[in-house]
Amino acid sequence: MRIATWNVNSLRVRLPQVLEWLGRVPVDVLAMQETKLTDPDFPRAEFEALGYQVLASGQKTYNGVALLSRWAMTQVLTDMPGFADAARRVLAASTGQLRVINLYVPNGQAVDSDKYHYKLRWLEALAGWLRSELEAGGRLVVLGDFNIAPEDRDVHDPAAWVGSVHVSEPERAGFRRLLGLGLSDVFRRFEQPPETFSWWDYRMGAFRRNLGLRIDLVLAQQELAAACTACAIDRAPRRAERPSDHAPVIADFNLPG
DNA sequence: ATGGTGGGCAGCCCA
Repeated sequence: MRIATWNVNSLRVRLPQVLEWLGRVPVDVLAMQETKLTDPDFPRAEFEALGYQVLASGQKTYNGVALLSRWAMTQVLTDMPGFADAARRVLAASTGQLRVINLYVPNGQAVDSDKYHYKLRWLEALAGWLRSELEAGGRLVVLGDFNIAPEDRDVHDPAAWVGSVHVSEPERAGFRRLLGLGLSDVFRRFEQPPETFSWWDYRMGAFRRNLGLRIDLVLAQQELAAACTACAIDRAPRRAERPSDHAPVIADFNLPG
């Protein structure tokens, strides 16, 4: 089975590209972030026509997450238990043989800003929630836009970025805590070309110069991670006219019937 | 050089 994550940065603008991409890359499950649509405005019928079940948790202007799946989705959560947040950043569902958690982690804006401290609190709440999800057992995959580059090799110019938001030590510690719960960053289970990123700033020709970060991630519970057969970032959509600033990340799993 | 570009909704907020 194939699962993917893609920060589409406005599904209203990107819908034709997402539909075209699903035609070329027929994933079983797609987690999207930054849909920027309320649920009544979500283009449900367009995805249903491709054979997907649809879940959306959105809001006007900002944030918004959605899940597409070939299979029914149950046990749906749209918030982290015990963490009240008006921002629509979380969507969890059980589908196929998986428990899927789609995340749009706060950006953090700048180190020591209010938004940065909100990001750190958010990550702390996430660790508590994921601990309980892992204790429940089952094949857990946690994927989305983490807005954290886990290691220096996930950064085009680590020296220029040192201490900045997305790479600061408190953010990375928050991320490592998730791995410590028993999750694996499946991209790193495979040999990858160096300088493989998932996000490039719109400015300064960053994509053309490959000045990017790897911040879109697929984490899997250990047993599920062992069944991962491939993980790759598809840069093709980033080359399109009016692209998202993020590329999709695709992971394949070999699951028993 | 503290800029630049893009999305959304109305002169800024956010990424």
